Amino acid sequence: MKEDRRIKRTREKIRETFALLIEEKGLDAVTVKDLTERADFNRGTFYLHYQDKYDLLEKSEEEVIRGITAISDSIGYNDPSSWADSARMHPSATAYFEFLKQHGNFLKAVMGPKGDPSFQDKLKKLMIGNIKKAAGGKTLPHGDYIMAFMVSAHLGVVQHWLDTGMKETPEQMAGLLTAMNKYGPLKSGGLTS
Amino acid sequence: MKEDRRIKRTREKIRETFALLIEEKGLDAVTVKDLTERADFNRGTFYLHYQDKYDLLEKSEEEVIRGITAISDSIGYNDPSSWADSARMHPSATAYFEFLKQHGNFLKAVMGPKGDPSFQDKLKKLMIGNIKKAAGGKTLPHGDYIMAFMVSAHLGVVQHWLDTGMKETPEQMAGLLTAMNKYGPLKSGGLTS
DNA sequence: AGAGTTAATCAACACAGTGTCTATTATAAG
DNA sequence: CTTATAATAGACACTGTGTTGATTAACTCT
Repeated sequence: MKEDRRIKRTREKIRETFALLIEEKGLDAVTVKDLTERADFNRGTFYLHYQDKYDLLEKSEEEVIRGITAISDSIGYNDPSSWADSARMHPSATAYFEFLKQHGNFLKAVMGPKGDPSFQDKLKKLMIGNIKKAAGGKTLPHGDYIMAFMVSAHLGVVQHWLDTGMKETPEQMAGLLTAMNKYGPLKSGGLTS
Repeated sequence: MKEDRRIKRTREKIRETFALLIEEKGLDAVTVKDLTERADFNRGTFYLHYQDKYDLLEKSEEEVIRGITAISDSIGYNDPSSWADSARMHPSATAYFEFLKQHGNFLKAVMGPKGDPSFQDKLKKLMIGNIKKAAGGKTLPHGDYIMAFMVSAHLGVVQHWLDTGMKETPEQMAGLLTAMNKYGPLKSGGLTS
């Protein structure tokens, strides 16, 4: 008794159309009616799979979150004092960007200006959690602000990458990010010496 | 024929309650019915002032945007090569934080996880526009990514400040931000030398 | 303080989308 | 081919929307 092909087909179509519609009219404005009409199946069918729009959103987001968590776990948590070591950070960062690229469509929509702000919040909390694990109990003065700064900066870069059609390779993005981390944006822009 | 006090009172109550409800149940879930019941006036009255929820949102956001633009204009646009000069940047940054504090309630709601992602997008575009004006046509390799990095980082810091109840003074925040800008988050955290 | 103006109220309206249901048809698994 | 179950189609009550018309209340200005 494997999983019915019909289910897989329907769910895939739902999620695909969902990303499309978020991009098109914004998450708020997407209705179940819209979605099912566009994907060309009965409205009732939607409710066979998800409770409502937010349930669909939730489950789609969680899939991504779980993927990221899996990468974090497989990479391990490096002590913050090693973060400036690009040779070590680079491969890890590449793995993340490769994963993001796989989910590019959905992420572009949900992290875009018409997307779901709570998803970014979830990602930030996840990243901060990872940093804290890596730090192993050590804290810094203004540590929370430094983390907010870093984490937001990274997400901003990812957003811009997604928004501009992921033209750079994951490797390039990883390099860019580690450089900006190490030297600060001003210096890596050549604005200070 | 000055402006009717009733109008001012109603609009203020609307906006105040709006921020409250966004915080409480999220922008998506806020209904005009909610809003007017909570603010204790007739639902029809709302439509005397705004077309719908999004019109209200739009106009509230624009007020803030205009305020920020005004500050930018009065401060002028410094060449990026001077941004590491904390003595010069500090007072400007302070002015911004003071303004943000005035609109703290609304901003906390609208920039929070249940807020409006398009507002952050507007702010980012505004900030990037300012940077470009200041740069006066000069560009950098990966300039767009560097700007995305910086602008997002700054907004992230602001968000965290709002979210934690604006405990630091505008001056302190300005200092923190300029430091992280200059040295990069790692260095200002003491993680590299 | 009083006349005129206009904001706010109240009730009613058709309309959109929701989430649930039942009976029926179509498609997949074994 | 049989059995199970996913998808369809239509109907249901419900909630919130945005507009309207008639009435009441509050403000402005002289």
